[in-house]
Amino acid sequence: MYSLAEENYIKTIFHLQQTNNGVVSTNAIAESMDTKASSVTDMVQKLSEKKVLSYVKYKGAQLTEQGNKIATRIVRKHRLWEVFLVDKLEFHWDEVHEIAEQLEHIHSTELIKRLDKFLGSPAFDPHGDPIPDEHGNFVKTEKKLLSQLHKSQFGVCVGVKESSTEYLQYLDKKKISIGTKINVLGKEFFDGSMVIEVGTNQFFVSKKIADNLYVQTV
Amino acid sequence: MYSLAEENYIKTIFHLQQTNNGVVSTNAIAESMDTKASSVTDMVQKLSEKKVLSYVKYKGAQLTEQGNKIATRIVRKHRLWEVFLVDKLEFHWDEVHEIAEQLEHIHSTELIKRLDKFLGSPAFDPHGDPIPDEHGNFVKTEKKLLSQLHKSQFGVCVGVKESSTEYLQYLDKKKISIGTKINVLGKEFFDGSMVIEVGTNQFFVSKKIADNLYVQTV
DNA sequence: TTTATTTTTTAGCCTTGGCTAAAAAATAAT
DNA sequence: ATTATTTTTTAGCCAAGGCTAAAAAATAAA
Repeated sequence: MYSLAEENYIKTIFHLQQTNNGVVSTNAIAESMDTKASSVTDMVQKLSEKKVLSYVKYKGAQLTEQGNKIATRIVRKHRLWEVFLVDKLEFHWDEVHEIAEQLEHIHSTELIKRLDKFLGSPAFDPHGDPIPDEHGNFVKTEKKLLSQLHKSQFGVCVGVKESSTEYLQYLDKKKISIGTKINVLGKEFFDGSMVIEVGTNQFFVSKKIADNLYVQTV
Repeated sequence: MYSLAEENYIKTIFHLQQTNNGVVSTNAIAESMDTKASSVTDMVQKLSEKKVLSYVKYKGAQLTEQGNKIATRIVRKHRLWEVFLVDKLEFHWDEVHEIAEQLEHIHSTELIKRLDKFLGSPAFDPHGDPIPDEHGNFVKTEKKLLSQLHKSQFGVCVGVKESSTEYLQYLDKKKISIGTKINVLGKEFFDGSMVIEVGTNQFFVSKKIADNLYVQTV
């Protein structure tokens, strides 16, 4: 069993590995966790002894197989709880992170098994991030512009590129906000315009509109 | 904000006060928490400085108004989560304590407000214990024998007095187990026999049967 | 290739919460 | 009213995690 502090380090290193792919520096960890590099060194050495990660002095840390397993379990819990909070308790997508940050440390495999079933085994959390399955497998997602999607692909809105009032009002009118799933039903090669589906609504968007919306895709 | 350790002390002292009513000894706390009396003395002195409880050396501790408020909030969370685990995740009543013990420390008033609503603002947890409302008020319950109830009272099964195989098999057949709600529809003065309702089932029980079943009542 | 600069580690200290052993109070027994 | 026993507290120590300041590597610059 790992302590709260250990779990948080493992989780942070896991996430930093996704982008910085490979080895993670103590400084990067310290910045991400809002702590001091010296504290990180201590913990990383401890986790190295526990075989959760491999660590070379002055080089950086990298999760082992075991470390990755622990990390994905925590991520799975975090994202399942986020689904619960949004789908069942009707929280808004942007209010759930802090609470899920606490819930992710509840220890009980049976609980997660049942929670998953109760939620209908969702594949994505409310932010469009994939939920690892019980074996730790999950699809890789990428952040793209809506305009980069092809016909019959889908993405989950994660942000805007340019945020003029007019554009945000347009999105509001079309009921597009962070977490909204968008299906691309068709795409016109000539001008890059698209027909998309939002909820049960289907409508046309110009390339200019699709060029300013970031979506998370599988 | 109180630490995990502090919350556990407050909760334990609260529960010990219910029975030992009034002042609680450091030894009693130590035994209940499976720790040493010397550790309890330290913590109790710390909580006394924080005005969570009043403490007189060699005498014992007693929660203040503030301490009681903190305690009932934790109890409320614990019992709401138990309802969630049993009603929604289909855990059995006796599997939920350990998990609820963790969940009760999640900090978010909004979460509890919404969880309560989601569960339909239950008044009792799966063990028949009352759930404090958002102001900390809750009905006092008492453990009685089923035979002590009167007509149109109800109780929640919390245990048996004598546990012969025959008796347990009888209860099993009648679908009575810990957590089962029992309504007393009628009571015969002559022999103490009763007509009770279990789920949608109504049937007759002799005094001998009613004399061996413990129920929690309001 | 030295010298600067940045990054990382080490050393030493702090707080929380726990433990043991010894001292002190309270309670029980003679 | 003493003595014995139990309960409670104090004193001193330990591990986990964190921090600061100084030392040591690594990297960049001259």
